[in-house]
Amino acid sequence: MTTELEVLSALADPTRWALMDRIAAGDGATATTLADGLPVSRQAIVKHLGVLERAGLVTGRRTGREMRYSVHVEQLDATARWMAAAARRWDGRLAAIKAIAESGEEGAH
Amino acid sequence: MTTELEVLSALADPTRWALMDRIAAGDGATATTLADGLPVSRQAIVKHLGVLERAGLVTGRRTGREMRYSVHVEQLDATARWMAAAARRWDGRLAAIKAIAESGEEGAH
DNA sequence: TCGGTGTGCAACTCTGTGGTTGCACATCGA
DNA sequence: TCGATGTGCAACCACAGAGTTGCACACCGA
Repeated sequence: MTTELEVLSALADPTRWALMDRIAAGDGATATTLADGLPVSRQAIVKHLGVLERAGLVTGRRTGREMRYSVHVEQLDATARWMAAAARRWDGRLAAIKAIAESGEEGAH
Repeated sequence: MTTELEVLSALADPTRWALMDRIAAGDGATATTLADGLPVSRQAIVKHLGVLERAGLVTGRRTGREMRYSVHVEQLDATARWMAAAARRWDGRLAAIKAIAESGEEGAH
């Protein structure tokens, strides 16, 4: 399984978000298609797609000589839920700490 | 406002997750406290805390000569919601594309 | 068959960043 | 007051990664 940190670091790049947005807009885009419209070379796009694919955010299947990509929404959603779970966990702990602190200073001021 | 990509790149590092986890566990940790228990120097911790603070994931307030940190859960939760929203948006678009494709190939095979 | 088009691989540059060490300064406590 | 302790700043190193160019190969169509 691809680790969550791999997904996060894959998402920490504006070019890759632009790529995923364009892929989601018209499914089946190729590296060459994506290259014109973005201010970087095709090879840069290919590298970005590789990162996204390793993170499980995008899958590419080839048809003839072309490599068509499509987004994998579940991976993005799963990572979002993972982060939200961490937030809830920490929030609970902080609430507990706060409660202890307040019970400890009862009538203190 | 701190941009979402800044938050994501801040989160794309295992050491920083360890830091946030420890800070959330016992609120009010300092850089020196956090340094022993992790296999990096205090200065590395300080840099990481700087990244986390710029991303709005952590806030530091000084008491005397110490700098105590606490996690800012809302930022993590907000970014998680932002990602989930993107996932829903793209999922909707993909569903629409699929619907068009299927209506177009009615009786095609 | 043969030219055009899309992929893929490799080498190279350059910047960002995680990590280090060293040192100066501020603050707390005995 | 003076040593001990915690911060902060700066210089430096090493590596990852975003970007480029060049070239070889595969495939489609006329």
